Formats: sequence, structure tokens, C-alpha cells
Amino acid sequence: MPQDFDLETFLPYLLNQAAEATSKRFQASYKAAYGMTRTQWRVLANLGKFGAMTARDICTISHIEKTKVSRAVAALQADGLLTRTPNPQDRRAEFLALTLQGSAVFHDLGQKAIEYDLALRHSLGPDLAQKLDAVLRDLIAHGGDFIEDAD
Amino acid sequence: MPQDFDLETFLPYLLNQAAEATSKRFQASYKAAYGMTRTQWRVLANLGKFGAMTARDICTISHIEKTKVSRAVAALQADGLLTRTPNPQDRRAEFLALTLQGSAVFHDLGQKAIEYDLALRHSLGPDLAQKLDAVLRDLIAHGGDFIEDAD
DNA sequence: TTGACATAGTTGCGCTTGCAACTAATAACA
DNA sequence: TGTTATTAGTTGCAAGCGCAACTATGTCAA
Repeated sequence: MPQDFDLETFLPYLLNQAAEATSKRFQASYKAAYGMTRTQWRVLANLGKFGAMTARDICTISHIEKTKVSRAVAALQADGLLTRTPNPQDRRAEFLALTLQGSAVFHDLGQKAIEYDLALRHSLGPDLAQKLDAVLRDLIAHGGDFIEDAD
Repeated sequence: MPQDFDLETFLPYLLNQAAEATSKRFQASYKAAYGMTRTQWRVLANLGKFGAMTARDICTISHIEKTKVSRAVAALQADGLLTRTPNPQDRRAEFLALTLQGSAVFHDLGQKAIEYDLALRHSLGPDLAQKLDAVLRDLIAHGGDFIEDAD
């Protein structure tokens, strides 16, 4: 009967703390300068990286829920950072693309993100940082696949 | 002019994804069985691990904001999982302690958490899992200390 | 004492989220 | 063709969260 559970060694807890700690600072970049949400920043970053695509594509690529994407897209459009173009082949869907202004924001924030990421990795050391990448990707891919009852 | 920012290699993003992926499944344990919030689960876990303490102590230990702690404590009390005892030395503060029922819940969830944690670590391999712990703790401690302008 | 400041904890408000239900368009197939 | 099932995207609602303001108590020092 192990009664010695310790939150401080619980992997999901540690991951959450680390994610919050590292995200918090960078959040200031897009929140203060552009009044953007994390979801908005991610949608922008995906469009900036991959070019025009539909909301559904963004969902698939980024694993963000469609509700969040929908609202983020509406907000980004309202701010003039992206445009929607109907797809004549499928009138349910719309192609999303960054405006010139949206691209400018993407380049500005992307630049800051790269610098921040480098600083973080620098503090960890190169090989550790690289291993961390692999481990995190592994957890992202398989982190929810163990316990078979739920869902 | 590096325009090649890629979200997929951005450490805060990876950490968030990994945290979400691993937390989601375990969340089912406390949400489905006890209708608890993540914050409630964390407060319960801290009280279970460290015994009676004040809300302020929980804030200090866990880095959860006092507002969240306050509301989680109220909810846990309403569910009969903890009791508040006024501190005669300082009538602003209250000692919080798990009830018998609260302890039972803590042991149940703690057990499940240990199992889940072991499964996660097993999938990573022992040495990698251990390194991950150290890296995450490092990021938690220093993850926000680089960029000096914000705040 | 009394007044200025600090601290424990709560509350109000606006915002983001998650979930389920919804609309509109398309696909599948008898 | 008509009927049903999928899919793209939106919306309503009930939370939870973050922040600032607030209450009540305690501290310090003139």
C-alpha cells in the first residue's frame, strides 16, 4: 500500500509547470504588443509557416480544437491579420491566408520566438536540448495511450 | 533575415503539447470519478502529501495562485474532502486538513497517479525519464528568467 | 494609542475554454 | 432521385482562470 505519492515527481505535473514557466514569458510578446491569445498566436504561426490552408487543416496539423481555431480565426480576421477566401469546390470550407500585416506580425513574433528558444536551449546545453525534443515528441505522440479504460 | 520559424521546434509549444497530452488522460481519473478540477486535485495532493497547512503554504509550495487555491479549497470543503480550522494565533489564516474521506480520495488518486507515471516513464526508458525530470525542474526554476524587458 | 503598511483570504468581472448542439454543404448509396 | 450520414465551421452556455479590488487581521514604529 504505497501511500507515498508525490506531486513533485509526477510527470504530467512537471510538464505543466515547465510549460507554464516557459510560455508565460513569451506570452508577453504577443499579448502586450498585439493583444493576441496563445491560440491566435499558434494559428498565425501555422499560417505563416505553411501558407494558405483551411481551418480544418490547422486543426489537423496543430491538434487545436476546431472551436478554438474558429474563434481565433475570427479574431485574427477582425484585426486584419488574415483573410478568408471561399473554396468554390467545397462551399463549406474557406482558405485562410495571412495579410501583409499578418505576415509582418508573424515575422516579428517568429524572430522573437527563435531568440527565446535559443536562450532556453542554451541554458540546457545542446545535447540535452535535443534529447528533450525527442522525449517530448514521444510523449505527445503516445502520452495518452496507456490507460485503456477511459474514453 | 531568418523567416524560418517553426512552431514544431519551439520548446514552449512542445512542452505545452506534451503537458496536455499526458494530463488529459489522468484528468479523466479525478474528473469522472470525483468531479474534481485540476486545481482541486493539486490542492488535495499537496494536503495529502504534506498534511495540514494554510492556503498560503499551498500557494508557496505549489506555485498555484491564491485565487485558484481559495476557490479549490471552497469546493473541496463543500464536497466534504477537507476541513478548515481557524488559527487562534492569526485569525486571518486557517489550517486546512483532509477529512477521512479526503484522505481516501487522495490515496485512490495517488495510487492511480503512480501507476500512470510509471507507465509513462516505462515508455521513455529509465535513464531518459530521469534526465527529463532534471531538465524540467531546470526549466521550471529558470524558464522565465531570460528576456529582461517584459514584466 | 494611532496611523501607515503588509498579509490571508475572498469576490467581482471580463475573457478563454470545453462541450454539445446547431447550420449548411457534401458524400454515399439504395 | 431521395434519404441518410459526414464534414466544415459556428454558436450558446456553463465553467475555470487572471487580475484587480476588497475585507479583515496583524505589524511596526512614532
